[in-house]
Amino acid sequence: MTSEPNLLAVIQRQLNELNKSEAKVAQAILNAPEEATRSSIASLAAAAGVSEPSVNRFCKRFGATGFPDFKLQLATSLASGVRYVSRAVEFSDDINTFPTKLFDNAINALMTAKEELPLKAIARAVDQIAQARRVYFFGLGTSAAVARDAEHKFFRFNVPVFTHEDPLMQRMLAASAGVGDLFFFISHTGRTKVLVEAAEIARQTEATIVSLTAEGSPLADQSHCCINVKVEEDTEQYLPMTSRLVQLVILDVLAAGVTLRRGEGFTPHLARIKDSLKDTRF
Amino acid sequence: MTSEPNLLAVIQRQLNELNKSEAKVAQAILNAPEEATRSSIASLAAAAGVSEPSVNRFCKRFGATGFPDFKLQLATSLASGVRYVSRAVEFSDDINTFPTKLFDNAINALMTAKEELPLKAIARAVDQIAQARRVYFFGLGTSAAVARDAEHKFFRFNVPVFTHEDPLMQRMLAASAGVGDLFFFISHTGRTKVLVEAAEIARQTEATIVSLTAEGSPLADQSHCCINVKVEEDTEQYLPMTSRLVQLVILDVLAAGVTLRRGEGFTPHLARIKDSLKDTRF
DNA sequence: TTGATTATGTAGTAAATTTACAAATATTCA
DNA sequence: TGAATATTTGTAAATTTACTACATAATCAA
Repeated sequence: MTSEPNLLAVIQRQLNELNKSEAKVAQAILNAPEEATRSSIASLAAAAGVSEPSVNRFCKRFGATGFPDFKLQLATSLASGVRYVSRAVEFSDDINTFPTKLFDNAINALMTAKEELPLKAIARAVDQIAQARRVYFFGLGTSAAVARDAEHKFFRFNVPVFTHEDPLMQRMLAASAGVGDLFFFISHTGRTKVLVEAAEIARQTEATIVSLTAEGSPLADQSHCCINVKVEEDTEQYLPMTSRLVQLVILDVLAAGVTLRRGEGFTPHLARIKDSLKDTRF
Repeated sequence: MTSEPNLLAVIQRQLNELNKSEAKVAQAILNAPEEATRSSIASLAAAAGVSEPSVNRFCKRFGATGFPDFKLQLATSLASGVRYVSRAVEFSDDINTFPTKLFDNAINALMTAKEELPLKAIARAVDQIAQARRVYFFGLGTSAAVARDAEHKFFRFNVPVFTHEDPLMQRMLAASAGVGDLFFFISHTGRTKVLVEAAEIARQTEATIVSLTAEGSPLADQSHCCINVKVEEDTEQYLPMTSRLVQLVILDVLAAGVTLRRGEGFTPHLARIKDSLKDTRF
């Protein structure tokens, strides 16, 4: 029904789940997407080194009714402006190329995340935040900034929110938690020792533990509710860039969810907070 | 060769210069452009009430090599023509709709920003950061989280970076600045009093002032170099969501720019910092 | 009206795409 | 390991689609 916003990203993502000839077709398309939109099934098959029906099967696998339909989707996807999949910045790049690459990567990450949003977990997290008496946002490193952002946002909902970047404070607060307390852990890897330890400590109390982290990670294991963010990012080699953007938008989603739960009656409260900031501006 | 930015407009414009059957084809396409991209030459001919060769001739008249090529151009034109529709979250939204809306808004903001990146200002800011002896990232509110993120990122480049959320600290540091100090101010509106005041104080020293803020704002006026972010956002009614995402990506761009200036010799340094974090993970 | 010109459609042809099926390859389980 | 099974891939034929050549119809100028 809805045409894929970024077909190339989808192809790239599924690359290792394809069988040999399909992978060849995928590679041929990724190598020259524009050309693929203009070529016939025969020439694409030749370029990929497979038979024509293999190309056809490839197209159907990606939701198209056939080759022409696939070409159409591909062309549409290319026209939407976001070019290649994950484009690493190289030392040969200059001011005209690397900013675009970084933006494209960011856009791609959000598009991908949007496709596979864990709506159930999000809905559950909204419930739990809405019911919480106190919410603690904990993160370290890059995720500390995300936690700080979340604090600002959620503060406006009349929920007492706290952030602490200091692992010792995090541990102490975790230890003294009780019913109605909600600990929201943010971590790209879900493997940061001190954060996982804080989660373990909190887990032994009556507090609720929600995490925004990688599936199956030690941190996720400690959580009552884990919002799983799938962002392919080479954190070993580069700094986490795109993952934190996705985290931020998911926190926006949670904030919006809480607002919606509060209903329209809550808007005057938000307006009051807005007003309080008026005099701080020129 | 270059595909027309808006094929439908071109067709519309030439409508009266077409002969009867071509006009019928034109009308059929204008009535249902999306459908036209999906139909065969036979069905489009039937829809227009003309013969198949008439459709073919129509396509050639508009610069296409044939019907399939025309469909491709039309699809491309439609895809790029779909303009941004700001989709505000409403109280009638549910879990299936509002997360997608928020993601769409975020994606759109980044796409728009990408289109009009102030490359000159970015290049200049990269120069200045690369030359700076010390860099201070100052922001308040939501922008404080962005500043914090920037601190984390730039710290890895062996530049002494500092962030302070406390306006008093910001003023004091601004007052005692000298040559080689760079103040990087982050603000969506560029009108936050205490921040502008800090900038004014810094301006009276030998320090360099760079800002990531709105064009023509009081903060921009105080800056040697202003990176102008154009994000249409109703900050009066909603919280700033998309603007901070754009800010973050622009800071990524600046960080990447500084790394590129350092050249490949710098990568071992980054690897050492990575290594130092190894033991903090499970 | 008539001849010339242009526009449109018919029918056949070539090309491209899809389907059905068979061969080849990989996988499973004894 | 090796037969049984499932999966993948290619071949060839069928079908759909698009294009070309040509004939007919409409339009226009004198």
